[in-house]
Amino acid sequence: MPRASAPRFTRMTSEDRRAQLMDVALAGLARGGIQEFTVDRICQAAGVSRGLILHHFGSMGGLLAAVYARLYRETTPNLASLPTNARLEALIEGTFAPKAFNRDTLNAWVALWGQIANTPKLREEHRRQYAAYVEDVSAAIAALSSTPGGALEARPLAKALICLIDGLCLQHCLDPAAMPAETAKAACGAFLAPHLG
Amino acid sequence: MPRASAPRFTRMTSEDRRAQLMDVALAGLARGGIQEFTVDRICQAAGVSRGLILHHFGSMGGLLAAVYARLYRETTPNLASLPTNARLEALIEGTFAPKAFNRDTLNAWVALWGQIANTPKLREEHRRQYAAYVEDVSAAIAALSSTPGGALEARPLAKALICLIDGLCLQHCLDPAAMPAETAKAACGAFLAPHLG
DNA sequence: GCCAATACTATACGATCATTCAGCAAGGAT
DNA sequence: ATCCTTGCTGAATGATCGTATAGTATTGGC
Repeated sequence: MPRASAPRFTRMTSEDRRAQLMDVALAGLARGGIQEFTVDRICQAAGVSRGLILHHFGSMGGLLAAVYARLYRETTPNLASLPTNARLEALIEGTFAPKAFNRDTLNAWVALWGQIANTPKLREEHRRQYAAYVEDVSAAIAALSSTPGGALEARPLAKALICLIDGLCLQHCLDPAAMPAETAKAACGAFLAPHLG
Repeated sequence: MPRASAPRFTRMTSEDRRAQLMDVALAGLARGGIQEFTVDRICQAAGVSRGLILHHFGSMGGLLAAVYARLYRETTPNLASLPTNARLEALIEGTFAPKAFNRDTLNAWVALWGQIANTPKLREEHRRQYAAYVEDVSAAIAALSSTPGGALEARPLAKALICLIDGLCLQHCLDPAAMPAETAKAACGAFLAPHLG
């Protein structure tokens, strides 16, 4: 009767299991910061044994970098599919939508920021994503620039806007009531108004 | 011959020892982030035994809150002693001076941000300091406001400026070359120009 | 129905974590 | 010169950390 009992565990495709572990790790970061990002807690929450993280990600640093990429992809507005003159508004709307602009999600971001300087794989991932982000925002701004030569200003303006957004996110994370989404959106609007038509 | 050997340790006043431990802990945060913030590393670097942190701070959370207060006091420009119409410029100059706007110092800030959500004592300390900070910056802005009724706008403008500053600091910390001090200062100038006389 | 590839388990390992606590010792007060 | 306050030591505790590894079990392809 070797087939009488159910399988002790289920095999997933490598891709699916990686996704599951990233989601569980992300939920931990959102809930309790970097203290929750441990082999024990993640594997227990995912219902798998301790060896699986190493098997799929090589190290905890590898998982952390993968989580960063996943969080970026899930919460950063995708502008590529939109007409260029609609992108800037979509960026602002998407950034401060409840899906992205909430305490838990931002908690995960802040926790990741704190690890970038000390986790080589994560730093690489961040620089790659950040460069693409600046490109996207620059293009969105340039498309709405009032002056023809405004394209020259789009890049520094994009960087400053990104910094403002990051700061607003940080503030909301540390004290949500002190920086609600509407206030944050208004701050971005006031920042951009003088530079656009 | 009980007096032949030198004292095994030197006693400090409680205040001096606390200051030393805060400095050592801060240096660790600046160098290696929150991973360096452990009893063993701090006490070994300070040349004291492991029991001393509990003796002076009650817990690691207590030390972390004290370190936050110390970092704030050491790197945030003190505006109170200046005439009101000189405070805003002093804020910008001081914020982006090498003493405050450098990778190590900002690394400590980012590491602390990552702990605020999960360390009650640190969160209290942050909210207290942040409230005072908003007051100071609001007053500095109001003093230069072009319109008489501009005082009504000073508070949200101050909050937005603080967010921009935080974002610029974060960016410099994660990739110093991508956000030099001059660029950061210019971004603040561009942000404020439309609102001031 | 068997085989081979590999997802997965489970334990062991050495290091490190924060906190506790009983008592030593330094140095100003008397 | 002795006392007393208290800064300080250092070992013990029990939990938890990331990584390594030997081997089991599942599942798709044959």
